[in-house]
Amino acid sequence: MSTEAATQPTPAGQPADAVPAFRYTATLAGEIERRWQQHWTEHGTFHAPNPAGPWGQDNVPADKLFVLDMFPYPSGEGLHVGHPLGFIGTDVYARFQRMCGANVLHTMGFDAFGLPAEQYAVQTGEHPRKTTEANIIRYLNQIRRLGFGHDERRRVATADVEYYRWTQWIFVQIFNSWFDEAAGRARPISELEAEFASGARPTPDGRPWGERSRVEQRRIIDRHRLVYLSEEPVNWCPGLGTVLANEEVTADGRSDRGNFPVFRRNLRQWMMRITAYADRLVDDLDRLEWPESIKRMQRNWIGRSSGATIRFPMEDSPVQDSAIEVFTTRPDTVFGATYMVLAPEHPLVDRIVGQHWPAGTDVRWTGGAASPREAVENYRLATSRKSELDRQENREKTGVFVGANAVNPATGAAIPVFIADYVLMGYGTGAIMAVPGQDERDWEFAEVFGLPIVRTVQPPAGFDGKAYLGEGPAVNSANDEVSLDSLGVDEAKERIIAWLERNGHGRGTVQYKLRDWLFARQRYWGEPFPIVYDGDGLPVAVPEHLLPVELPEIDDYSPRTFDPEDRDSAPEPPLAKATEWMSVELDLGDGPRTYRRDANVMPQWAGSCWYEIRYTDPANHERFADAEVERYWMGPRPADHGAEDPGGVDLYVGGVEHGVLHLLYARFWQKVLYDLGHVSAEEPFRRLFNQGYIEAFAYTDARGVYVPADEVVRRGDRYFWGDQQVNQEYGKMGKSLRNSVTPDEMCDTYGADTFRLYEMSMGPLDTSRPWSTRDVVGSFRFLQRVWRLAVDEATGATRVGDAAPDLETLRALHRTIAGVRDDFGGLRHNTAAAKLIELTNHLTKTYPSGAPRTVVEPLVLMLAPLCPHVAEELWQRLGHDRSLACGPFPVADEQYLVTESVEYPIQVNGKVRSRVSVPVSATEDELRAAVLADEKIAGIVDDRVPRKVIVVPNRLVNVVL
RNA sequence: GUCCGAGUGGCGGAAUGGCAGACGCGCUAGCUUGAGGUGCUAGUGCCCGACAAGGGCGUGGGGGUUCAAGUCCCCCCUCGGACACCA
Repeated sequence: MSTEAATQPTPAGQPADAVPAFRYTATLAGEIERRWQQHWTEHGTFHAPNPAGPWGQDNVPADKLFVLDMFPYPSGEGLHVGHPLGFIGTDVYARFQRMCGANVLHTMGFDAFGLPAEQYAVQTGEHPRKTTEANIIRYLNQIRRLGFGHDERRRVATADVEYYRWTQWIFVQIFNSWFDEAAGRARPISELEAEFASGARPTPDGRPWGERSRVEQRRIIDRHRLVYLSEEPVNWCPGLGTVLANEEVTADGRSDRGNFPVFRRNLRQWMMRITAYADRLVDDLDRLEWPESIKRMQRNWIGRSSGATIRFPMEDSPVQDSAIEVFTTRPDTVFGATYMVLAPEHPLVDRIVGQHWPAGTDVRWTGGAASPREAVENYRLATSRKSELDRQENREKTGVFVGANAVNPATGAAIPVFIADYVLMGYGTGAIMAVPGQDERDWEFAEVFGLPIVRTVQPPAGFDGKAYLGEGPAVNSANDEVSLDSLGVDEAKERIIAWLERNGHGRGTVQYKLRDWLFARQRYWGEPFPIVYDGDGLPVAVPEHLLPVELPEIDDYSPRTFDPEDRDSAPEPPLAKATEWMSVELDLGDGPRTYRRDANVMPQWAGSCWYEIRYTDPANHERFADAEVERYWMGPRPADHGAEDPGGVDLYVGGVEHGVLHLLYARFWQKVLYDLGHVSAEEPFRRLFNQGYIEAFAYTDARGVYVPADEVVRRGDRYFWGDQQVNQEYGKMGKSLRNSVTPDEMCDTYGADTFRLYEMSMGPLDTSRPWSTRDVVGSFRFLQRVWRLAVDEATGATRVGDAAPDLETLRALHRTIAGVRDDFGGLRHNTAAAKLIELTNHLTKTYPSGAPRTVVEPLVLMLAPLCPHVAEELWQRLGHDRSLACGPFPVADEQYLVTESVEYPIQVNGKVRSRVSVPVSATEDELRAAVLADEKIAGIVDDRVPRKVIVVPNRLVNVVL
């Protein structure tokens, strides 16, 4: 009997009697972890009080900290060990700060609207809400085991009606506002209307406001809103019945999904006027504690460049307004503009195209066509057939002459006008003045078409290149009224802009790459627009008391699809099928009327634009967040030095993949809400940290098929799966590479504390690195050692001693405290863990049969942020009846950070040759004397006289011979 | 092509311009065990030397600054990422 029982393996794979009864095993870790997780939940340990509202508390600590993870999309695939890396990192930081006395807000919600649930619904008919909720539960079950100190009361999901009600409310605020260029901020649209009505602001065409019809007034107002309807070129895919993002279109112009043709065409879409905020979005980056790389990505994305717009009139043009307007960052080179180029689809092309080729037209310019119009049509057709890939890979310059000339306003010369696909309609004015002397693309084009090249900036003597883009004195740049010759680039720009403005040829301007935000999606699983259309087809915001506009129930979640080649079809989103819902009777102040709803939904970005604000006050049914609560958690800090604090979350952690869009959109919404007085913070995320990724090795067999990575063994420097030799690769963890390891497996084998510790020990939080299951055991052994310091493995009794620690141990302890505090504070959890291991190893060696309580207790406290369960357990076993979640975190005692003697490494000519110990109080001369008296050093120095002896206090001494 | 980031033992990684390789894995030897290892102890950058003493070399490559360079500067190579005809 007993023998049989003894061979029953425990879950950790050990015979039950092979290990001491109270050893820290996976089984024991599991028990401890469950017990403490339950304790935290029951005691609301991580409930952060608010200054007001349902969780309000008097005298909330002024010392607060809002720590935020980028919330996850609850995918059906489940988690692998790479997913929680950032979450563990923030949890360690949050726990550390909480132990230091801060009121810490840390929670996790879900980005719950999204395409996968909807696609699954289209296939199966299963409601996306059901799938999403099931995934959330599964997700929570997986992360709950990891012991995060989240305030679970604050959990939100963007698809909750109570949440998206406020997403819609914010949309309405944005809809009901306009950007006052003069003030540089958003204002309520009612103020604009009042300005028009009173005459304070002139109407676009000067006709008095009061003389206009209601519809006319509305059209003018609507053109100013921060959310507006506009005809925009989009990727329309009739076969799928939806508009696609650029990333969803393949290189040969078909849909990524389904391989249907995609047409570029104009459709009426909801847009958000993010471009109005371009300057502030760029400028305020300087006030943020973000990685420089992300700031740079945002700056590049916004793409602000300053220069001038210049008008080039057409030669002999009967039409006054057919001047070509260009944007250039180099107005100083205008004297070198020897031809012009319009984008093929530029609307002006049809107006200016010549009847016949002018006499003597270069054959290269005609594209072999009989007339300019034919050439233009042929070229446009060829361009539209060219795929994106073609355009990117085949960059030989092509184009055709439109059979007409423009006049360079600086030189008065007639210059030919071309169309070419290297000029894009989507940037600037869709037209350029070509200055081959100072622009590489223009130079190439000029070479192909035999166009004149004039240098207007003198290249330096040795320059043997083609176009010269650099700095230098202007040349060939003078007319009767203005001369730029010999001026530097900046000065020349200034002078020519002044001249252009004086003569009405142009003006200084700023351009952005940033486009307005296409905000509508023809899908089901998203926030419905809180917009209805009246009898005139004008959009009207649904008033606040009628929110939320709930998603209607429908049977078929797919949009209407069309013949794949039917390019003239128009989208009919799934919501359009809910015919009863689409038509609604409302009283918006002028009696009950019938309105038509908007069938679009918002893009997935919408919900993530403001969730951090909702975290502060998620139970508020009156407002999206109470003003006092929002100010407490996110308000600007009093400026102590430097730039004014913009406010926002104290620490935001997530992957770089959201470096541009999500962060830009969220900043935009925040700024609108700030302008309208709804929030106190100008920026949503004061400090941003990008965590790296955990990657993993994967293995392919001879056919290139992935084999299960956990079954591959290494022999020498080759890898085998069974008898087959396989090839090692490296990449993201996932099902497709068959190299996933789940956090559940790790919790089963070692426990959550070991898993957390290992992830934090692997390396710095912001770099990517390979997962190695084999290495996890190191963290496990460490926790076993810590456990043994305090608990007798055989009896389970506490074994710390009350004797005072020796001086060396005290010094080690306080050095560790100082270092670990620094490391946790700077998110260097890997080096913090290393320091704790060092201290533990020191104690194990120094006190093999029980270490002093006064050292073990601080060690346990310092371990708590990383391994909270085992730390709580040890803390309790050491006789404390209160959780250590709120600390206090140990503080280093300065007296143990200094020593009475210092051992100096002694270098001779930069190589360490000896060491010398001197009292701390030793003067530099005494140290010098001690060094030269040292036997080894004296032997090397011999009878030479050192040229120099460098003493770096507390570091080293270098004797230079 | 342009702009970023990174290259350190067999592996993951430490190092305010100041003792390169902390800490962990692995490996080697020993202990414990009937056996096994997710237990314990010690050693472990490379080379010469005898497994000593001692010495030499060493942070992708080449140059430079400095008393001193993994760290700063210039050039080059490799890998990773972002953007990509943005006027």
